[in-house]
Amino acid sequence: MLRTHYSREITPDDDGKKVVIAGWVHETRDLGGITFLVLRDREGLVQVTLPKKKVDEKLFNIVRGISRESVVSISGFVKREDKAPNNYEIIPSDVQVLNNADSPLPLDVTGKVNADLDTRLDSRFMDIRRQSIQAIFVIRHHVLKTIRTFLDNSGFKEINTPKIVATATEGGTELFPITYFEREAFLSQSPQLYKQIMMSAGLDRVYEIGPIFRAEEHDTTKHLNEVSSIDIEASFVTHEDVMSILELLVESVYSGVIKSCKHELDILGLQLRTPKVPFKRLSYDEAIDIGNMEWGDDLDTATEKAVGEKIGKHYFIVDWPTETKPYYTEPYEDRPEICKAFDLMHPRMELSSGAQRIHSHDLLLKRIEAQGLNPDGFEFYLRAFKYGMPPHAGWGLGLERLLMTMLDLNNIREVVLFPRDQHRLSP
RNA sequence: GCCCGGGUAGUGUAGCGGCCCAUCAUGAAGCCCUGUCGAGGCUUCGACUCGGGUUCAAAUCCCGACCCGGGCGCCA
Repeated sequence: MLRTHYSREITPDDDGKKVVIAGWVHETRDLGGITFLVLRDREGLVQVTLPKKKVDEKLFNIVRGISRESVVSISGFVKREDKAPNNYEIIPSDVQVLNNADSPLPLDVTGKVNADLDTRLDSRFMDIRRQSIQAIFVIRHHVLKTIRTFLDNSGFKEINTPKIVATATEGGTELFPITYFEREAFLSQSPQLYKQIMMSAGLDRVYEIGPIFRAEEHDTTKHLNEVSSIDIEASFVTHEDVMSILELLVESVYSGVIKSCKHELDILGLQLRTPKVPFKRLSYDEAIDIGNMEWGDDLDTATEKAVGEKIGKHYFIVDWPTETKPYYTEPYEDRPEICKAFDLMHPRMELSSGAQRIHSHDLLLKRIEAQGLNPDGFEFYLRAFKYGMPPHAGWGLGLERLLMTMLDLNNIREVVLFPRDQHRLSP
């Protein structure tokens, strides 16, 4: 057996117990007559102590010769020891070196020396060995788990839609073209059209968590060319209803992380507070007033920042000009120049946008044409509206932005294992 | 794509015309040390992104390329 216990499963009360631990050699401290080896596994650090007179000399020499970050499995006895970190240590009876690490290491795992993000991403496998980085991805896992539980409890079914598509789903953004046998195809920019088709299909409430691809040459700390989108679509509801689902979901993500990720939040030095619902609803008109902008334009960065600073917590921007939003967004009947769209904002940036969708085939067709798009490319989508499409609404939420704002990280790349941007395609 | 800033040992840095066969930390190799916990002490090793130019002299100034960071734009 290579492992019986993770580090955090051992306590001083296990004094005398035989255990097998396994992981990486975090560091060794050789004091001459006594040598300490700190082993690191996913859960934390364990001190292995080798007093020269009490352990086999062969073992003593093996341990002194192990390079940092080598992979080992160590059998030994737990010893209660006040002088040790966590008040226990392991006195080894056997040390197996399972894999030797080369030296020098591409970056420092112990946290003594900084590394640039670029250096870290080049050696991401080693970067993620650092506890503070690993904590981010453990939290990411809990966020996803919480979201799935929340949506499941709210009656949503998880679906998977194609990522290889024939046409631009929404227009607007640039797509990555790919070769599909003899034809041109694209990587999907959004599951939008497919999740709407599922409303016609009668699945009633669906969600998808998956990658979306945008071929924009943006070069910022909050954009990537491949990100994870959390998308929902629900029938027989209004945009107000899905806004409420969205704010409750954000609330539940925060409280879920606070509950399940105490250890990770400690490592990151964060004290999270669950945002209070309902979030403030700010109209588009109020937002552009704060930013001194012309009516009809999408909010620029400066306005987004100014409004964020003024409000200081999560909020919605509602009642957008119809022309700033995609063709499938439903205009207000009495004021068609504005529409039933909303953006969920964190003070730092946009997290989500959604809307009440058009469910009338004829109106949808008119809107597609009005935006200068060719309806032929949307045939497969429009068909679903001809034979019984219920009223529906939905949103898409950027997982990475939710995470980076929650964890107060300044670069979206921090929350993605292997980020894809204009310059980085590897690893 | 535009505007700034930057590229120095494996990693993070100091130096910004001669005082530099380049500073400090970390690391690696070796030695000393029985309670370390960013262990300590001593010795050694390891770098100026590339190409052109200016100058008696270039890590340092200029030009170009490549790469990185920040801001903006683009991105509903």
